[in-house]
Amino acid sequence: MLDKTYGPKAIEKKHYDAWEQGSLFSCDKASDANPYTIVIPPPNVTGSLHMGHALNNTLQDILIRYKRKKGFDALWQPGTDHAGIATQMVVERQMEAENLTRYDLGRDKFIERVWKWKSESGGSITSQLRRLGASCDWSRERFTMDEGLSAAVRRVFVKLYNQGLIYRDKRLVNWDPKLKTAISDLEVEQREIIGEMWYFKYPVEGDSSIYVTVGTTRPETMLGDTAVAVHPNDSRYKHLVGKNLVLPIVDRVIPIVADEYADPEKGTGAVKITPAHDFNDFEVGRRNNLKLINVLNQDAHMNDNVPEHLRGLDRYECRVLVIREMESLGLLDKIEENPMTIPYGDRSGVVIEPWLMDQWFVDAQRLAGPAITAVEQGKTVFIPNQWENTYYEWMRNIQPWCISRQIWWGHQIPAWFGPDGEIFVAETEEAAIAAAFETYGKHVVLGRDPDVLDTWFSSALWPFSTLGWPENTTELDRYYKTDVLVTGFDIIFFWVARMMMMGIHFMDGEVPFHTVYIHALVRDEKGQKMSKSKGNVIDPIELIEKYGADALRFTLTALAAQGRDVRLSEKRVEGYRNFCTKLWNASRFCELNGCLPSNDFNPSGVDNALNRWIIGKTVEAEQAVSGAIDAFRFNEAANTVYKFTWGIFCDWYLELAKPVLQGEQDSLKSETQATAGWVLDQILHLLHPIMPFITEELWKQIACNRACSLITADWPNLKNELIDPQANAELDWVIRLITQVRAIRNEMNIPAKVEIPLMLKDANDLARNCIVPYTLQIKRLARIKSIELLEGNVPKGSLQDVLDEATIILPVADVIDIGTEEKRLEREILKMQAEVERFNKKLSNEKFISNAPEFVVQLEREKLNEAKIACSRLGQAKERLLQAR
RNA sequence: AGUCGCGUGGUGUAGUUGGUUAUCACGUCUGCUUUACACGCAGAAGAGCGCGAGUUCGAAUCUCGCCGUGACUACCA
Repeated sequence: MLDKTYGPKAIEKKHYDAWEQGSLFSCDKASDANPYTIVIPPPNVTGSLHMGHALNNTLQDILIRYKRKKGFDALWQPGTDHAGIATQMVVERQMEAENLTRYDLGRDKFIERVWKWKSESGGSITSQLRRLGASCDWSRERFTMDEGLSAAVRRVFVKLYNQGLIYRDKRLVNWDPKLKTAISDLEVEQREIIGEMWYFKYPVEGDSSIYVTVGTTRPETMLGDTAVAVHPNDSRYKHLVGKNLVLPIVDRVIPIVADEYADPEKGTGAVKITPAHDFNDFEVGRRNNLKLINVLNQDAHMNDNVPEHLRGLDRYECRVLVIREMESLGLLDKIEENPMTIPYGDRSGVVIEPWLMDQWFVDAQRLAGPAITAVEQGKTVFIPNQWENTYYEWMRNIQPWCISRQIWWGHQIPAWFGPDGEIFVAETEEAAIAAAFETYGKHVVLGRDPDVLDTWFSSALWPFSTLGWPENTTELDRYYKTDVLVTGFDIIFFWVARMMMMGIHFMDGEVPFHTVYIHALVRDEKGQKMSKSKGNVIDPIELIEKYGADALRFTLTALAAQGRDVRLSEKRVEGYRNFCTKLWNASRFCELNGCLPSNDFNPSGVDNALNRWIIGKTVEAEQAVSGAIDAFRFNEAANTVYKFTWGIFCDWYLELAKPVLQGEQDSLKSETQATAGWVLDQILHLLHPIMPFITEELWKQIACNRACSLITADWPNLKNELIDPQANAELDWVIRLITQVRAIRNEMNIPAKVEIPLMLKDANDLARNCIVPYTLQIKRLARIKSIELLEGNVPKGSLQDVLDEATIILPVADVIDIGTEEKRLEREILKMQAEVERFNKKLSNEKFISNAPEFVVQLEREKLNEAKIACSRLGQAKERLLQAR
C-alpha cells in the first residue's frame, strides 16, 4: 500500500543504485538493435553541478531514456575533462596553506599531487549527475588524461604537425600575467569600463616645435613604440610621412609610416604603433618592417628594454610615472574619458596582456573549411537552426588557435628540441631520439618542450577518443558518428566547432554528430544570468533535496522551450513536486480500487465507451509525447503528459469511473479496473524519461510481480485504431454537460451539498443516448438528484442554459432569484449575439466566400448555425423565465 | 558597429505551415474536510498579443519602420 504523499528521498538512491548495478545504463555493442549515441559534453573535473548542467543533462537523459525504451542500443558516454588551468589552480591553492609552490615540489611530484587530489576530491560532479538521475554508461567513464585519451592526443598532435597543421611561431598571444601562461581568445572575458584616454605629443625629429599627437589607453606601452602610423591619404600628415619622431622619455627615433590601418576619423588620425603589445600594431609592424620591442616581463613588470628608472615597475605603477613624466615634459596634450572594454582572464581575473612569445598553433582556418562545408551540406544540423549563423560566423573568421599552455597539468607537448633548436615531434621519446639520431648521426641530449596542451585540444577529440581511437575498436565502428550533441549556446565555439574540426579530420571526413541541439541558458526568475557575484545562484542539489530530482527535472523540461531562456523560480519546482504527489495519489487510488495492470489486457478488446475513450486519449497523448521528443520540443512533451495525467486521467476518467469501481463486481467493473491499470502504466512509460524515479517506484509498486524495470520496458506503440470517435463524442458531451451545470450552480450560489433535478429539452440524439448510460456519473459529478428529458412545460423558477441544441433546465424554484437569473441569461444572450454578428459579417463578405478555402467557409457556417441555435434557445429560456414571474 | 534573439492577462509563458472562443502555471476572488490527493476539488475574474504602417478575404503569426530589451562578435588611437 502506498503512502499518502510521495517521498523522493526514500527511493531515489535505491532505484539509481539498482539501475546502475543492474547494468541497465550500459550499451551493448553485440546487440542487433540500432545504436543511439550521445557523448556528454565533459564537465570539468573540478566542477560542481550548476543549473546549466542540470538542464543540459536532464535533456540528454530524456533522449537517452526515451530511445532506450524504444529499443535502441543507447549509449550515453560520460566522463570529465582535466581542466588544466582550473585544476592546477585548485591544487596550488591547497598547497598555499602549506606555504608550498609547485616549484618547491617540482614537476613530477606536483603532477602526482594533482592525481592524488583527483582521486580524492575530483569528479564529484559525476556523483551529482547520479543524483539528478542521469543514466550514463558509467562503466565506460573516461577522463581526458586517461592513458588511452592521452595516446589519442599524441597521435593527433604528431599527425597535425606532420601535415603542417600544427606549427611553432612567434606571435602575440593572450598572456595571463598572474597564471603566467598563454590562454585562448575564448578564455578572455571582455569587461566594459569607463577608462581614460591620454593624448601624448611626440616631437618631430629635427624640429621640436612640431608634434604629432597620439592617443593611448595604455600609456606604459609607449615605451615599446616603434612607429607612428597615419593614413596614406590623410592630408594633415602627408608631408610628415617618411620623417621621424623622437619618442619622449626613451629618446628613440621612430618613423612616421603610412598605413591604411590608421583611420583619419579616429582620434587624431595618427596612431602609435607598439608591435610587441597590440594585435593590430603587430600586423602594422609586419607590413612596415618595424622593430618589435617587448617592454614587459612575464609578470607584467617592466623589463630591461625601458629606461633604467622605470625598470622592474609594475605595469600600472609605470603607467602613472609615464603620465607624470610626459606632463612635466609638457607633452601631455589632454586626457579624455573613454568607454572601453578591457580583456580579463576568465580564470585569474587579471588584465590580459598581448605578449610576444614562441607558442604552438593549430592552423584552425584550414581545419574549419570542411567543418563549415559539413554544416552547409546538412551533414550536421543545428536545432534551433539559427545557431548555424553563429557557427558560420565564428568558423569563417577563425584565428590561429594557440594550443600551448605554460602550466604543468595536462598533456605535455610531444616535441623535443635538439641542441641546435631543431624540433623533433613524435609520439614517444624513443621515436624522437631515433629521429634525432638520424639527423645528427650521433646520440644527442634532447630537451622536451615543458608546455602542455590546451584542455580543449583533448576535449575536441572526445567523440572518438572515448570510443577507443586511435585503436580500431568495435565501439568506434558502431557508435561513431554519434547522434546528437546537447549543449548551451555559450559554448558552441568550445565544443561544437572544435569537435567538428577534429572529428572530420581524423574520422575520414565523418562528422562527430548529425544533430546539435542548442538549449537556452538558465536564468533566475527575473531573467538575470545566475552568477556567484550576484548571489542569485540556485543550487540544483538543494532543490533535489527539497523537492526531489523528478520535480526539478520536470521543471527544467517544461521550461525548456526552444529559443528562449529558462527562467527558473522555486515556485515552479514546487508546482511540479505537487504533480508528483498527484501522480502518486492517482496510483494510490488505482491500487485501492484494484486497478492493476494485467498482462492479458487488450486495449482493442474493450467495450465500454468510457474505457474506449480514455484509451483513445492515451493514444493521442503517446503520439504527442513521442512526436515532441523526436522534435526536441521538450516543453511540449512535458506539458502534454502533464495535462493528460492531471487534466484528463485524474480529473475526468477516474472521477467518471468511480461509480463503476465502487459498484458491484461485474464484467464492466473488471474491464474498468484493467483499463485504469493499463492507462496508468502508459502514463508511467510516458513520464519516465522526464521523471525516472517516481515512475520506476510506482511501476514496481503497483505490480510487484513484474520482472523487468520500467527503465528498459518497451515504450508504448499505440495504434490510431484505438481512437473511437463515437466514444469521444459521448464523453465530450458528458463532460461539457457536467462542467456547465457546475458553472451555473456556482454562479447562482447553489450550495454544493444540495442535489437538484436536471431536465433536458430539445435534446439531440447524442444527448438522448448519453443520459441513461452516464446517469450515475452525471448525478455524482454535477450533484444532480434526477435526470429526465422534458417534453412539456418548463417548471416555474428554473435555471436554464444551452448545450448544443438542448436546453439545460435546473428547477430550483425556491432557491432562485429571478432577477439574478434574468441578468445571467441577458449576459449570455449578448455574448451569443456578438458571436452571431461576427460570423454573419464574415460570411456576408463576398471576398471571404470566394477566396477562403471551402473548409474554412464551411466551418464558419457551422459556427454561425450553432451560435444562432444557442441564441434562440437562450431567448426562449429568458421568455419562460419572465412568464414565470 | 555588426549579427542573432526577444517584447502575449498581475507574474512567468505556449502558440508547428496566417483562419483557435489566444494555451498553461503561479497569483487573485468565490465555494467546498465530495471515503486517492488541501502538495487537493469545483467555479470565476483578468490579456486581444510593444507602437505604427503594409501584404491578405483574414495577422499574435508574414513584410517594413520605430521603441524597448538581451546575447554574441568585433572595435576602441
